[in-house]
Amino acid sequence: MARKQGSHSDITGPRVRDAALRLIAQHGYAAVSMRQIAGEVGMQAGALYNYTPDKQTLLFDLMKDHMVALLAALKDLPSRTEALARLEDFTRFHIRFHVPRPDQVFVSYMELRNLSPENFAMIEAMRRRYEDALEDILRAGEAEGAFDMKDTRVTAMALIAMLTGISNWYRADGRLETETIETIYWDLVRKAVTT
Amino acid sequence: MARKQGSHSDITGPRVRDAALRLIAQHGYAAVSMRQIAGEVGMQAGALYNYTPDKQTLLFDLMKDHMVALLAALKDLPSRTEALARLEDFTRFHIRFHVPRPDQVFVSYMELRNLSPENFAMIEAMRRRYEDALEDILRAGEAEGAFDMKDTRVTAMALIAMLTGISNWYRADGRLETETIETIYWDLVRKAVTT
DNA sequence: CGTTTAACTGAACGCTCGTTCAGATGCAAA
DNA sequence: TTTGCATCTGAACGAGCGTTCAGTTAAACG
Repeated sequence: MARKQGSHSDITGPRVRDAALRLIAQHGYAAVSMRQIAGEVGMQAGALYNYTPDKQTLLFDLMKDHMVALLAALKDLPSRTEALARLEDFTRFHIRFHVPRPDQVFVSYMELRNLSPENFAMIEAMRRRYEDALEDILRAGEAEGAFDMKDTRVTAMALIAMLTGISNWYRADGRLETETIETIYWDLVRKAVTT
Repeated sequence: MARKQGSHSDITGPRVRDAALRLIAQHGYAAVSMRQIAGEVGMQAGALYNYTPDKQTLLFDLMKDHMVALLAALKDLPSRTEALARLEDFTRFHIRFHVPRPDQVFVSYMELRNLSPENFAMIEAMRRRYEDALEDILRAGEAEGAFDMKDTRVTAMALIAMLTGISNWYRADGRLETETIETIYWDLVRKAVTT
């Protein structure tokens, strides 16, 4: 029964990754079996190995793609000059990027433990670059005299944790629009760091 | 070889829970086997069932005890009258309680998915009580005219996420003392919500 | 000192796991 | 129409899983 109509590698590959992402976000990497993922796509477990060398690499690729997309999108942000404007851009960008991707956020922040040491190091390095981008803005604001905080590094971590925490309570059918959430959080961020 | 010297239920019970907590925090609930936990304590897997009816209950008890201890400690906070003072007490309390318990924080925030529906509901209800305590303070501050924010519920969630995020980067042998961390975060919290 | 019993061992239960692979299948090229 | 090959099936591999339980051990009790 192999090679049904319209069942090609170009289509099955993404379907495998989508199913893996959703299942891992829901139940966790260790709790999801290759058979479950295959079943979600409508195939046998063995066929998954046409699309990934092993389960670990499947997880790593999901997390890597998320981080690559995040850093690429960040790079495309129009870089304004004033630190306050840059911070607002960063804040709104973070929310706009993460809110529509709850599964990626879940996996990227909860499955770090299940990465092999080498894979963990690569993901961690990308996360670090993202954190550094925020810290740069905070330092620039301090130099301008527009911002004032006790510790730029810790403040960067604090702000990212606050923003990413949205995924803990946000529901697409909830009472708040993304735009409203941006306004609420930008208000908090701005007040927290400005002089 | 059963019943070695000094090996009684009063001692083994806590050792089982300590081992389970550390291992689950490190590798995740689904990735840790009963045999691993038993091995850490120096016994066979079957003997664990003298101390827990099953693996799920072991996880639930770890999370329940953490939340019970958190809510009990919160209750013992001397309740001052001014909202600003209450918010400072809450902020410093949260940090002081969570920083020395990184494993409990990890487990309580990452293993919610692995709780049975009934157990999840119980933990979630306790978390809700904690969040409500903070929201009460924010509302009181608004009524006083001392605080100003767009949405008290969302702000409460944002602040808790920010504070709990400390566990993502804090290391006991790092450059910062708990007292210093309290100062940094209280500065952020206060500025974010005051008028 | 003999008996009881809490605490534990070690083996077993049925099941699921990640992964491999020979063989089946059907589209595309020749 | 025949051939080649990408794709998938279905079975199998050894290993480990949570849990149960009859039997062993040694501390505590009468």
